[in-house]
Amino acid sequence: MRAAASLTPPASPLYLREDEIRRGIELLYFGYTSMVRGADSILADSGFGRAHHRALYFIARRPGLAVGELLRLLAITKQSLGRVLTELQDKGLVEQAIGTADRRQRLLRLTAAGAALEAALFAELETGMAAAYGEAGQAAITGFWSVLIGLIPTADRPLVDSLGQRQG
Amino acid sequence: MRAAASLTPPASPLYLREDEIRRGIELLYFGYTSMVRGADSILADSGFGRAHHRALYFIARRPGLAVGELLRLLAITKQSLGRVLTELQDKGLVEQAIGTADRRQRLLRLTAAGAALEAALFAELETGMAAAYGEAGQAAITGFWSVLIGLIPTADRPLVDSLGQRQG
DNA sequence: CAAGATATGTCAACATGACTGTCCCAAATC
DNA sequence: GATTTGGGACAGTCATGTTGACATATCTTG
Repeated sequence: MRAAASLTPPASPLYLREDEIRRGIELLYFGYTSMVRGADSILADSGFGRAHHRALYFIARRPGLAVGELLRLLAITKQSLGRVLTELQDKGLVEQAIGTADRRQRLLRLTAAGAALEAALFAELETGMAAAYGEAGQAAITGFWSVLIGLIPTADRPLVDSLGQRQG
Repeated sequence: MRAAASLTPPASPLYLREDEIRRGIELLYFGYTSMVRGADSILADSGFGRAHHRALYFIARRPGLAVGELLRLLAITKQSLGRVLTELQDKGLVEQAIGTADRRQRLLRLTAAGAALEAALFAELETGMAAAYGEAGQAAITGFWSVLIGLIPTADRPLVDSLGQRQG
């Protein structure tokens, strides 16, 4: 009976749990949107949107990423990504190379211009994230990570983990 | 010079810090998208999208919320919200009442049908969030919250805090 | 009380970034 | 040789955001 939440709160364990869950939902929403919104003005100046930012970010994170891997990270369709990548290539921010092990693959890298834009975008996110880390402290950072990992379906975790691995 | 990150990692403090920042950015992205994606199938069945979900969520959280407050929470334009609210009202999930203190205000509430849909959507988010909380433990939850709060511009924090306050 | 500010609603036009469905080519694999 | 996989492209659609202008009711203030 969640309807009881709109009456006088009974302070039952169930009520407290719902409130803790809702607090997490809200903070995750506001934290995420605050983070991404910070980069919007830089993107607007360059004539790109958030979709371009996400692609630039992951290509910067894993230079030589194949198109298929990026597709799995972003969890969007090939068509949606195709448009974004085409624009980034046309404007000279991303370049492709043919895969060495598998010549069907197109390995993505940032050009110097792409790296410069990504660096500016990253600097913007970094400012906010570093401030939040600093306010919260090291123990909080660990907790922050571990709750977020728990939100990711176990099937997707290896993909996310792979981003943090040392390059070959 | 962030370009050094693409060479052999020097394991300097600066490098480690960038990696910690990037890990936070990524986990926040994947955690947030994992959370919201969980509700998509329920939304699709009802013929609504994520924008409707966000409106339902906040109206459920603060029954009697005025349109202007919802506008500030969502940080979108009046026109965008107007379309969403019209649809929710036309389908009988949300109803309006004229404000008592200020008769210009339209105070929003969920109907029984709206509360039922919101409960189903909440249950979906709750499953994921409760599992993540359980995996991570109480100390981690506190850290999770404090980093997220740190990401929110200080000017916006009172608005976010107000969601967790007891109703009048 | 008149004037201005505020809360809300609405119109038209448009941009972004997703989607589906279909088709194609080249390269790898069976 | 046949099938699968990685990548690309076309057309059309939808959801959700934007700007700018304008209207109405109500509250606040000089």
